[in-house]
Amino acid sequence: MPVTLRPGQALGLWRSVLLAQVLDDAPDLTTRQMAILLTIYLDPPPHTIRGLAAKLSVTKPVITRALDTMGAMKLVSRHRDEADRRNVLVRRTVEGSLFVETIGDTIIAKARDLPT
Amino acid sequence: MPVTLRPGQALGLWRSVLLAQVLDDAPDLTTRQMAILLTIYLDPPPHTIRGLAAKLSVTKPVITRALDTMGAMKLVSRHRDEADRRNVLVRRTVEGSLFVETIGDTIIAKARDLPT
DNA sequence: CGTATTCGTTTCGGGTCCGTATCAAGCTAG
DNA sequence: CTAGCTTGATACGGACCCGAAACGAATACG
Repeated sequence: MPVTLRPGQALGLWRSVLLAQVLDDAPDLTTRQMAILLTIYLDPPPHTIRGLAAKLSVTKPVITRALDTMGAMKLVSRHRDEADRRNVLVRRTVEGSLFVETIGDTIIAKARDLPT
Repeated sequence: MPVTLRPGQALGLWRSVLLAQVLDDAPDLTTRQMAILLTIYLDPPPHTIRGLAAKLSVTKPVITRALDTMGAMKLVSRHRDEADRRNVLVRRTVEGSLFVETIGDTIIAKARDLPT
């Protein structure tokens, strides 16, 4: 059973979730950072810099810098791959799981309250 | 009939729409810019700088700069209020309507293709 | 071995955004 | 007419992001 939205509903949902993020005290992540974060939390591991860059069609420095920022926020963590020490494996954190979960809750709540 | 989403669906929808924006050639708008744009296109006019700043709980320079950027992209336009020439009225544009409509289409498409 | 290749990071110059404070123009009331 | 308020724009210093290129470390391969 597909999820069916009318144009006004789709845009209204989008806006109310964005608005919740703007009103929140938490510093906004950029569109790219958010896409990276959700990829890490929704796609199965392992996640490498190169793999993330390919999935989003961005350059590697974009991933490195995004991980710097989100790492400082404790939303993700980095670890050397002991099997091939050139690789860096990106892992989830407790704080990041909570953060992503909260976003999901917001989307669900705003979708539920959508005018019919 | 409310729109019901499960956590995985909500986050998957959010990610796929963000991903579509990242992959698109169009330069990403910031979270705030997008929230401002959708407010202009979803809420009834007239829209003033002060009013938008209050609705989003941000300072006026944030609105001014966002309108500078989005104005350069032709997504919105500014006009003096002839009744009270201190005010600036923000109006929609044809390009902006198209842009917003495209976003709505993307959301609807991604929602339809969501796994059950 | 030693040379190539791969991986992630860093550097560079340039651009945008932020919050605070300040500004000029326009309105309003005494 | 003028003092005071409102409105939106601007200046400033600091922070972040971008793409391209160069970099060191680790691995692959002849």
